[in-house]
Amino acid sequence: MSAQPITLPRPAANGRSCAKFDCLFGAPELSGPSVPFERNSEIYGEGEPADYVYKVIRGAVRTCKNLSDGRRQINGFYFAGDIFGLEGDGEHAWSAEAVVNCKILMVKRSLVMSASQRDAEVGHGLWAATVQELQRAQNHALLLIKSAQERVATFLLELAHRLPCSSAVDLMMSRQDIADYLGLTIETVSRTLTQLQGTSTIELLGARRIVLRNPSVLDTLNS
Amino acid sequence: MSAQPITLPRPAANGRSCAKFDCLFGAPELSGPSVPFERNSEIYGEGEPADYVYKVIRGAVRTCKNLSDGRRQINGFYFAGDIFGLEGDGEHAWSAEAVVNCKILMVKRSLVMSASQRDAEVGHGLWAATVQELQRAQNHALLLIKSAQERVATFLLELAHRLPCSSAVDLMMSRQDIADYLGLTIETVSRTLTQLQGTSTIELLGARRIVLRNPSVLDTLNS
DNA sequence: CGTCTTCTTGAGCCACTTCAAGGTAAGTGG
DNA sequence: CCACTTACCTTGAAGTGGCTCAAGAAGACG
Repeated sequence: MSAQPITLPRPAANGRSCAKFDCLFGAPELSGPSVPFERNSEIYGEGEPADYVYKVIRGAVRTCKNLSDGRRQINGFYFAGDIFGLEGDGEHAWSAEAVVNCKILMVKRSLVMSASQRDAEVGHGLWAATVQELQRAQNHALLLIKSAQERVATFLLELAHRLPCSSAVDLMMSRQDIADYLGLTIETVSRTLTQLQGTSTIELLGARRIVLRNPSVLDTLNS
Repeated sequence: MSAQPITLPRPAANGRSCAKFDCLFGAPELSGPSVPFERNSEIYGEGEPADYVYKVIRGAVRTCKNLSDGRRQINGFYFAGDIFGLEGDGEHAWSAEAVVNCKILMVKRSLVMSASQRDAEVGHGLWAATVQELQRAQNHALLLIKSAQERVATFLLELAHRLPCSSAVDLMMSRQDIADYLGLTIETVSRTLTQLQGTSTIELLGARRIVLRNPSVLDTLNS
């Protein structure tokens, strides 16, 4: 957990991030150390004080909640360039875990808050990041009323959109992660992927690499 | 749609609103007219420019989306004291409709934005309102992975918490509204309510008034 | 009182879950 | 390099919770 020169990662593929807020994370006085987290390790737990705001430098993070009866819901996935851990009050409503080995930038929440008080533009950036998170949450809710095929299609398109362009989508997360994000079982996720492959809509290169052979079919399912 | 003296309504029952942001809506230079909307009339449509921010003075509002195949999702309900219509970019992602006859306060979005630039405290209030909306959206997603009983129980508890205290919860919205909010059909909502009445957990006083006879049972379902 | 809307109830069906078994890939020690 | 282990993924068969279709009951309103 040693401090080190901050090298800003490539911005998210879809360019959703705000320049000034990114700048906040790059500004020398505010940047914290870039910390490695091992696959499946907890970054913070539900109910813990939210003392930091986080940015993914490399890897992938999931935010989730374990329900009393053993079910789990994954609220979202975060990839290189994404910010997570922003909370209204000082307590994390979700826990965060590394999906794969990660490098995470940590910035003191108090610094973010005071900077946004001083600098209206930074404040606006903070607000924009929150609004973006709101839209993601609303789209997630919208996803959860759809059929299994539609959920998987939407998920694949979202990934393809957010991850760096490449011939195949690199999943990183397990079937269980996908299932808990989509509100399905792993069996249904697996069956749906097989089914989409059967119609030549996608092609599975091993379990964790997927080529979108016919995105327009996925778009139709998504709409 | 004539301008009239602004009389601030009683604050939301749960006191979630921010004093300074409320103040924004009460400040003379920012307050717009209080406008009546008839039951089921559209306040704004999906995709329309977001020129205003809204506050419910009296009545109830739903924000919703109509999917291409005729399904509808309701994103949320807003009651006296609640703010809605806040958007990141200048376009409404959801449409808003009056559930019953309403009085709605409209404030120019540009005024809100410029005020939050000038005054850090107002800016913080704007952010807090957005964070609250984010939490609501996340809880909504959490709701949608549960069983019908759990969804209905959570919904009833949320209503009881947000609406002014009274012996019975006054529903205002139709079974179809509830169904579209919970991701169920009207039949399932109706059956679930009947079933909860059968176990003496609730009591139906007509279709739109419900007494929570045993909230602890609902709490158990909610957890 | 009749009409229209909304809500409830019933019966059958289907998409997804559950339970169970087998396959695949990556790592580990001999 | 290969046997063994372990974690993960796929596939099958049966079960079920909520949906669909259909009819009737209860209110709301002129």
